[in-house]
Amino acid sequence: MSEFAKPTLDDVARAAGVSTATVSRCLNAPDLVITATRERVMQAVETLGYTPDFGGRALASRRTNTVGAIIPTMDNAIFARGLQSFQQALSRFGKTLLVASSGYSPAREREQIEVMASRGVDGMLLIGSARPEASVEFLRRRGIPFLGAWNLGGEDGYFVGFDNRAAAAGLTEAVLARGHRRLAMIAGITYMNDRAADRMEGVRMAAEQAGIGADQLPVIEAAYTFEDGARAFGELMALSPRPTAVLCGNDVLAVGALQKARELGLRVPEDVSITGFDDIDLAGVVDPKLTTVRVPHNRMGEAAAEMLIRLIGKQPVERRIEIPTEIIERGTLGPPPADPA
Amino acid sequence: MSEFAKPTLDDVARAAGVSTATVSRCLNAPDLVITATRERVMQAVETLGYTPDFGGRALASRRTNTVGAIIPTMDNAIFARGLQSFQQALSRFGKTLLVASSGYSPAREREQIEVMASRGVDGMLLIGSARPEASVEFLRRRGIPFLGAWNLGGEDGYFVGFDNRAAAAGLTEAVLARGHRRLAMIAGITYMNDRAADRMEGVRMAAEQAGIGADQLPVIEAAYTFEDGARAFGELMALSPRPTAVLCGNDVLAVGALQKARELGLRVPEDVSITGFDDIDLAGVVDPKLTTVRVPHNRMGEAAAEMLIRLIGKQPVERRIEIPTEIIERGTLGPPPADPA
DNA sequence: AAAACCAGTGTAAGCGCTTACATTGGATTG
DNA sequence: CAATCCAATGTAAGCGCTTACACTGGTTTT
Repeated sequence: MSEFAKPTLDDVARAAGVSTATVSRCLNAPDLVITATRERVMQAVETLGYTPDFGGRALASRRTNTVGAIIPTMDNAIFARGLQSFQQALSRFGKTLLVASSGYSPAREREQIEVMASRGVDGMLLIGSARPEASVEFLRRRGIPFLGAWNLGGEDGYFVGFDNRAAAAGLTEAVLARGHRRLAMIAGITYMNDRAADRMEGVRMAAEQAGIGADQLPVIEAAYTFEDGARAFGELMALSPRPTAVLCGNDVLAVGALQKARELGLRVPEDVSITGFDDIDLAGVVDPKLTTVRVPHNRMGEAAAEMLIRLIGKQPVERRIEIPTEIIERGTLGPPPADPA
Repeated sequence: MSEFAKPTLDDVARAAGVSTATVSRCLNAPDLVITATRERVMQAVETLGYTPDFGGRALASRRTNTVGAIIPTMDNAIFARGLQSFQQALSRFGKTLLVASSGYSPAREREQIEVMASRGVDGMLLIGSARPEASVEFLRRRGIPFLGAWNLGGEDGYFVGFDNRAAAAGLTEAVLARGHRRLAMIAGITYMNDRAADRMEGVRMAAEQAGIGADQLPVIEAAYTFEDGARAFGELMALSPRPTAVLCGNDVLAVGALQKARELGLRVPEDVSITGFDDIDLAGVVDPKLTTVRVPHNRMGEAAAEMLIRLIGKQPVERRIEIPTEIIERGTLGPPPADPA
């Protein structure tokens, strides 16, 4: 072995005076090797500065100890936070995280699924359950375990997430309890996004329950920026009669709405109430603070990691793990104005 | 090949009636193969649903097309945003991103460097330049190309980032230009964090230039949370004479300070001016909006990806790429109070 | 027209590791 | 004490791919 060549298993075996099989066992199943031998081998590993070659190992063992995650974008606090916890938990299990983003596009997600698959990931984290059947079928055929996170999915598959519908319904009930009757919603884009769709449905359900039909509940779908939220809010405020409470599909939209309200000279919550969803940092920083739903993204990331590890290890797993959410009432929710405009 | 066995190069070769070498070439260097043959091969690839095995490929080619990034945490908008762009750019080059986090700990970073190395990453993205020499030495020995991002580093190595010092100095000058003389700073933790250290130094330099010595410039180091920023701000406001402008090492600290100011009944900017750094979303959402330094994290992520790709390809590369920053003056900076308390 | 060249393809030798199976020799059993 | 067992280790066959080198037959050069 030249000075710069990376040492191989063979080098270690020779140095320790054992076979390569024994060295391999020392590294992968130490109990199979008697202590004296193991120490000798480990000593050799140490002095040579040996680290196993990934390619060789992957090829021979058909495992990569790599897990893939495909999220819409890291540029969104909720995914970034969840992913951070996911990665940390994974690393405790000796797994490494491969990250890709779909930009909310099912086609791009599909591509990335194939990339991950061809990289031999042991398992995969996806977001939600809304995706073409073909993508799911592909993973099944390949025998790659995967789970959906951030919501609770449908009939089959594994999930760890929140009951977005119930949480949205709960928040809506809190709004109704303040006496609001003229609600409106700024939803996230619901196409191929079950989180956004569920939240919308939750709001609708709770409204219906209170005798407010879908026709009396204006809903605008808006993309994921302050500007989109602001624009949608502007449109809603132009309605007549004007809604007294605007439920937003996430905090970003809500903050956009809040800014627009200020711009329009509307006081929050005196003239109009606004709610968000997610409880990202932003929610506690705006003035007044956002009434929202707290979603423990980091706990979810951890739970997802544990579930995936079990799935990979073919250990028994619950089909779905629900992470509880919590309604956080803060400044942007108040009673409706006595004399609405 | 049984129905469920994954097809191999051999299967494709047989189906197309060519050798494995030709199939391999079709996939890796298509120009070497005549069109007719290539089409036949691609057809076989298609019908068999072949995807190359990662382990085999990595073992044979000694390349993984994988790039590692070790950042302090994704749970920080600036890194999340940078990483998102980095990943997207990488994926355009057919590289996949392996992510790990160090939690701002050099020891943990070192561990992760070894994990990445043993996974055979083709190159690596690290943050900044402040790290034990041993970590750098390790990468050198292994021949793994790497670069530091988010700052411009020291004597050697490759960097793509910002001149944190100059930007901080520039912002300080803007504050001084408003007439402030009693400055204070809430810096990030500077230990093993060159970004924080540079920003602090920039403020000190500009102050010195204006005849304000280090002894007249109180500095508190605070960790990365609103609370830490708020606490530090509280301490600074208890000083006498009270500073009229507080420069913060990042926007998160600045927002914490802003909240504390409100709590203390101090008006911003009438009673005290506050500045941030980074221009994250938060900065434009608080009231008043934060005067800060805009740092185009996404451009940086892209530039970093391009640089790393060149480094991996052994193409000529500039040693350092500086991404320009921009001072954004908004509501939290005003002239000092006429009659400071 | 022989020589030289070259584009297109095939042959086959590994890359570094894991693991099924074989071997060994001491401990246990009948 | 022979037969059996078993823990510890070795042997060696791949895992699926890339690539240096060899080969072939047409095209260009001299």
